[in-house]
Amino acid sequence: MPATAPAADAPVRTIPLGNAARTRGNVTVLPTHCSTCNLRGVCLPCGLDAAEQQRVGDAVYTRRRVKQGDTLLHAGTGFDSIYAVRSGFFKATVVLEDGREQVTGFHMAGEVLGLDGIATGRHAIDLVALEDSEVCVIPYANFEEPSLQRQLHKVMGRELLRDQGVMTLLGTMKAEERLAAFLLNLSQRFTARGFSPSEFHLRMKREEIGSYLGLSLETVSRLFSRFHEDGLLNVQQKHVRILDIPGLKALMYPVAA
Amino acid sequence: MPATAPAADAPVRTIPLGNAARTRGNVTVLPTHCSTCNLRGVCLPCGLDAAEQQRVGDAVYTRRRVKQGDTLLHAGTGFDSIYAVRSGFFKATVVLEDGREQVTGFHMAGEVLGLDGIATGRHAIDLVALEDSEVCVIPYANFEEPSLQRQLHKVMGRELLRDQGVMTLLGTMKAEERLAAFLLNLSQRFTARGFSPSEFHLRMKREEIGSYLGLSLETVSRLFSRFHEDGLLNVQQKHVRILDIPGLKALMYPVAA
DNA sequence: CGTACCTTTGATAGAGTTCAAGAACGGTGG
DNA sequence: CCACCGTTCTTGAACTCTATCAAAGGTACG
Repeated sequence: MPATAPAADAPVRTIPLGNAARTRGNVTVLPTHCSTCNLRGVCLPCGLDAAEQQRVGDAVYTRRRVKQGDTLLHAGTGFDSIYAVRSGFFKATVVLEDGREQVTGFHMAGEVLGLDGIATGRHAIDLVALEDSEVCVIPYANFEEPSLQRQLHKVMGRELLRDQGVMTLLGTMKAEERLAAFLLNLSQRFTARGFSPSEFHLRMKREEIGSYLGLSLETVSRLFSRFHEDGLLNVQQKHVRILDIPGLKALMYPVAA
Repeated sequence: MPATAPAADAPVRTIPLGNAARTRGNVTVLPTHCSTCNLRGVCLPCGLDAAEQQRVGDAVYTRRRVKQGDTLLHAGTGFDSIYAVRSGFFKATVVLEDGREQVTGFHMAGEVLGLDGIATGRHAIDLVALEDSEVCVIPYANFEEPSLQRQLHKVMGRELLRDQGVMTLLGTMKAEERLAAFLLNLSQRFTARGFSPSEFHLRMKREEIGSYLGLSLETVSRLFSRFHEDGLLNVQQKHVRILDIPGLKALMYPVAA
C-alpha cells in the first residue's frame, strides 16, 4: 500500500557531463544521450534528418526514475521541463474544481509528457507512474533551437490530434465502441514499440479505464466479459489477448460505409 | 439554402505591401497589420513585450473573408498556414471513418484555427463559418522567429488545455452540467471581447450544440426549456439572456466542496 | 404567403449507472 | 509455505438518464 506519494516534484536540473549517477532524495539522476537511446524511432528526434539528430543526440538529458504509484508531477507545479518516457507507463489525470477526477490519458515509452504547462507556466495535470518508470527530463529552454522547435510543434500537434480523437470517442461512441477503440489503440501503440499487437498486460485498473472512457468501472468489466464470451478476446484480470482484431474494428464502426 | 460550399481552399498567399484589396475567386484578400488590429489583446501578439509586438505588428498578413455557411478549410487539405479569426464565428468538425460527424469546437474573434495540421501536414478538421467572417492568414513559415515560436507554443498549449476541458466535460459531466458549462464558457469568452456576459446570440443550432456536448438536439432543447422555467435564463430560439450566473455555476459543480 | 428548416414537446425504450454482494487476486507476515 | 487482509474485479437487480421516434408549432427566407 503506497503511502501518500513523496514529493516527487523536487527541482531536478541537468548536471554536467562526466558525472556519474547521482541520487537526490528519492530521485535518481543520470545523464543520458538521445543518440544511444533505443527510442530514437518513436521519441522526440523522430523525423529529424541525420545532421539534426546528431545535434539533438549530443545534448545531455537528465534521467529520472519514478516508482510505481509515485507522481512524476503534480498539477499546479511550475512548468520548466517536459518529459519523455524512456520506460514504464503513466496515467494523466485532471481534478475538477468539485473534486471529480478524470484520467485524460495513458502514456508509454517514447511519448512526451508535460506539454500542458506551456500555456500557463503551470502544470494542469497529475502524472502518476502505473509501473516503475524512467523519464528523460528535457528543460523547456532547450527548445530555442529552430529544428527542435519544429519538432516540438509536431509533438504538440500530435497531442492535439490525440485529444481530438478522445473527444470524438467520448462524444459520439457507445460503450462497446469506446472499449474496442481503446483496445485497438493500445494494440497499435504496443505494435509500434515492437511488442505483440494482440497480447499485453493492462497496467491500469478497470476504474481508470472507465474514467478515461467516460464509463463506470462496472460497465468496463461487463464489456470485457462480453467481448470474451463473443470470442473477440481472452481477458483474465489485467492480462489481455486479442483474438479478433477485425471484429473489434467492426464493433468500433458498426455501420461503416 | 447554401449549395455545396464552393472551393474555399484555393491557395492564398501573402501579397506585397502597397497592393489594394484583391479578389481571387470568391475570396477577398487584403493586407493587414497586427499593430492596427483591435484584437491585439486576445490574439497572437498577446503576451509579447513591446519590442516584439512591434516586430509582429510590422508583419503583413493576408486577410480572407468567409461567408456564412462557407468552409474556411476542408479536412484533408494540405497545411501551410494557420488562421486568426478577425471577426465572425466558426465551428470545427471532424468526420469519423464511418461518416459520423462531431463538432469539436466553436471559435470566435481572436482565436487561432488550423493548428491541427501541424503534426501531419494535413488538416484533420473542417472549419465552417456560422456567420459572415474574416480571418488573418498566417503562413506557418512566419513562425521561424523565436519570439513568435514561443507565442505559437502558448497558443497550442492553450488549445491543449481547452481540449482537456472538453474531455472532462464529456467524460464526467451530466447533460445539464454540460450545457451550463457551455453557456458559462461562451459568456466568459464574450466578456473577454467586450461583449455582454449575460446576453448573446447563439450562432449555432441545437444540433451543433448537441454534437459538441455529446448530447442529442432534443436534450439540448429540453434543457434550455428547463433552465428557462427555473429562472436561470431567458431563451428564445438563438437569443439567450443569462439571469443567474451563480445558479449555472452551481449546476455545473453540484456537490462543490 | 408558402415552404423548408429549426425548435419544442411528448411518449417510449434502451443503455449505462448505481447499489450491493460475493469472488479472485496479490502482497505481507507469521 | 500458508493464512490473512485489503484491493480489485465480476455479476446481478433496480433505477435513472438520455436517446429515439414522432408530431406539432415557430421562424426565416425566398
